[in-house]
Amino acid sequence: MSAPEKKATIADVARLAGVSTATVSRSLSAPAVVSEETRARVAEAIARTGYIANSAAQTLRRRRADAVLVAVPDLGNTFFAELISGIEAVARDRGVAVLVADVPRGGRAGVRLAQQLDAGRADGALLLHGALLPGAEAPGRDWKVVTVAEELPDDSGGPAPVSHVGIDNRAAAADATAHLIGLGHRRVVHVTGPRDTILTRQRIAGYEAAMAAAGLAGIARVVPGDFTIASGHRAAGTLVRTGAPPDAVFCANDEMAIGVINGLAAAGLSVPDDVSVMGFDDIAFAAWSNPPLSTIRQPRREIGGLALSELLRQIDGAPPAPPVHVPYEVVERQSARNRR
Amino acid sequence: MSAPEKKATIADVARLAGVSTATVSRSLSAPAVVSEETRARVAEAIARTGYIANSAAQTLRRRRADAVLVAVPDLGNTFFAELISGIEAVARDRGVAVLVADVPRGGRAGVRLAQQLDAGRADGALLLHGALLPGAEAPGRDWKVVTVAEELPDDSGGPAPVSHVGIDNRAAAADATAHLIGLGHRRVVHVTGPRDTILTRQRIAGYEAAMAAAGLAGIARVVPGDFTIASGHRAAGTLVRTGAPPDAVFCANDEMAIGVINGLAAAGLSVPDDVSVMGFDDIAFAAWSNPPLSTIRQPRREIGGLALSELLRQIDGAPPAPPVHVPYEVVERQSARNRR
DNA sequence: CTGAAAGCGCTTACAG
DNA sequence: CTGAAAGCGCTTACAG
Repeated sequence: MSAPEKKATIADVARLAGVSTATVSRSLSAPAVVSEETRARVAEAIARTGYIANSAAQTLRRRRADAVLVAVPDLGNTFFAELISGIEAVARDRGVAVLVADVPRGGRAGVRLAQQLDAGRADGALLLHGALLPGAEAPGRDWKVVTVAEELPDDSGGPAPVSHVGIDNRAAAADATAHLIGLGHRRVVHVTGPRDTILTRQRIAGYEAAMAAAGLAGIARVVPGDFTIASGHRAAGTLVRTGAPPDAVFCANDEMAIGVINGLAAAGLSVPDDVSVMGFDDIAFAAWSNPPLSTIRQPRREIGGLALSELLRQIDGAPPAPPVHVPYEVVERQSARNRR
Repeated sequence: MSAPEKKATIADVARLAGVSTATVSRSLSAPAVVSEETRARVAEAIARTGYIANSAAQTLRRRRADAVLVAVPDLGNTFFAELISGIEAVARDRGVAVLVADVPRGGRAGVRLAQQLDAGRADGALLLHGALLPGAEAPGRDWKVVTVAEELPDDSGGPAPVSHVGIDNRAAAADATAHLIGLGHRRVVHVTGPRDTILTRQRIAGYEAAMAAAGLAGIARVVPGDFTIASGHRAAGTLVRTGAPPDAVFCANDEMAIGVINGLAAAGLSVPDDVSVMGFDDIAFAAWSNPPLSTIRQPRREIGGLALSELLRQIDGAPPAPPVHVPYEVVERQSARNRR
C-alpha cells in the first residue's frame, strides 16, 4: 500500500493477480463480463500496486483523449473565468480533462488550437470567443466544436452554423435598452465591446432595434469600448465632452459600466441622479459597485456546463445540435432609475 | 493542401517522401542530423499531408506529456485567473499544454489531481493553494510540484519544503499594517482569509507582528472572512456592532476590502473619512473602487510565469529550487489616509 | 546520414 | 469468462 518504486503497469497487475492483461483491462472497463472471483483478485492487485492506467496508452489505443480544449480570449476576465468554472464542474463529473488556452483577442493563435486538436490532445473544443478559428475552416475539418456565449461569424458576418450555447445577445441588449427607455430616458447611448466581433454587432443591433422601436433611432448613439474598465472611463469622457449629454448609458459589459460610472463621477455627474447606467453580465462585483449595478444576468456556469455537455455528445457521435439560447434576466439595482 | 480524408500519420509522410519513419521523426526532432535534401523532401511531404504528430503516441514513447496541471481553488476569483494567465503565457512559449482543475477549497479533490499525475496526463503540477494534496504525500511521491502564491503546509502547519514562488505574505501583511499605523491609526483590525489555511496564518502573523512592534498588541483584533466580498460586508457589520470602532481595517484580499467599505457605508461610516481600509492583491477592480483601494500589489502574471518555469526545470531533471519570494509593493490610493 | 526493429502501455476483436 | 496477439503512432538505440 506504500508508494511503489516504479509506476505499476497493467502487466504488473496481471502478473500479481495471475491473469492476463486483457482481463485486467476488462475488469476495469467492463467488470460485468469478468467473473466475480477474478474481479476480486484483480481489484486486490490493483490496490496493492496502486495501479493507474497510463492515459497516453489509452488515448493511443482508444483514439480518444477524454480531454477538451477551451479557448478563451482573456482568462483575467471574471466572465470567462466563471464560464470555465461551469465547464470544469461537468468535466470533473464526466471524467474529462480540461485544457485551457488563453488566446488573446486579435492574436493569430487559432493555429495553436488547431494543432492541439489535430495532435489528438483533445477530442473537441469549446470556443469562448468568435475569432479563434478561421471561420470557414472550423466546420470543414472534422473538429468537434461548440461556441460558448459568443458565436463564430460566418463569411457574411452572421453566426456560423456551429453548435452554440449562450443567451440571445441581440434580444438581451434590446431588453436592456428598452428597460432604460421605459424608465423615461430618451438619450440612451450604447458603449460597445471590442470592434469587429459578432458579439458587439449583436448587442449594437439589439440596442438600435430598441431605440428604433421607441422612435428614437434619430438620437441613437454608439461609443466604442473594448470591455475594459478603462475603456468605460474613457467613453464617459467622450460622452461628457461631445454631443448632447446622455440620459442613460447601456454598456456592453459590467466592467465598462463601472468605468463609465467612475468617469461620469469625475466629470461631476452622479449615477443614477444625473445619468442612469446599465451593464451586462452581472459579474460578482456588479452587486457591490457604488451604486449597485443594474444589468443583464447571464447564467455563466450553466452556459459553460451545457456547452460541454453538448460537445461531449458530439464526441460520442451525436450530430451537432442547433444553437441553443438559455434564458437571461434583467436585474434592476440602483444604477438606473426613473428620469426625474 | 486541402483537408485530408484521414488524419495523416508518420507512415504516410514517410511513404510520400520515400524515406523511413525514423527519418521523418528525425527531421522533426533533430533536423541537423538529416541531410538537407532529405529534409526538404520530408518537409514537402509534411506540408502536403498536413501531418501533425500524434501526441498520445509521442507521450507514450517519450514518457513525457508536455503538459502541466494547474490546480486552483476558485477559477471565478480574478486573482487566480490572472495567475493562470501568466502561466499560460509561458506555456504557450514553451509548447506545453495547460490542464486546469478547479478544486473547490475544502473539497477532497486532491485525489483527482494525484490520479491525473499518476496517469501521466501531466508531467507536473502547479498548486495554487495549500490544501490540494495531502501535505505529507506530495513530496514523497515523485511528483514534480511547485506551489504558487500559497505554500503547502507541512505537518506542523509551517511551509512544506516544496518549490514555491510567491511573495513573502507575512512581511507584506506586516507592511500593510505598519502603513496603516504610520498613518496614525491605532485600532487597526484585520479581516482574515479562510480559516486554517497557511496563507491566512501568515498574514495574521504579519499583522500581529506589526501591531506588537508598535506596542499595539493589546488592541489587536482579528475578524474572520473567507475572501468573498460578502464576507467583507459581514465583517464590517461585526466590527460596527461589537467592540470599539476601528480606526482602520486591513483585509486579507481586495474583494473583502470592497465588501468592508460597502458594509461600513451601510452603517453610516465613510472610508477614508471615518475609517481607513487596505486590501491585498491589487486586482483590476481595486483601482476603480469607490474610493480607490490602497492595497498590496502582487505581480500575479510574473508569479505564474516564474512558477511554471521552475516546474519545467524540474521536469527537465533539475533538482527542486528553494522557495523564491518575488517583490510586492504597497500601493497607496484613497481608501487609507492620515488619522484626523 | 539512414533504416529495420523493438517497445512505450494499453484495448479489442478473435478464438476457445 | 479468459487469453494470445495484433496494433494504436510514435522514437530511439543499434547497425551499417
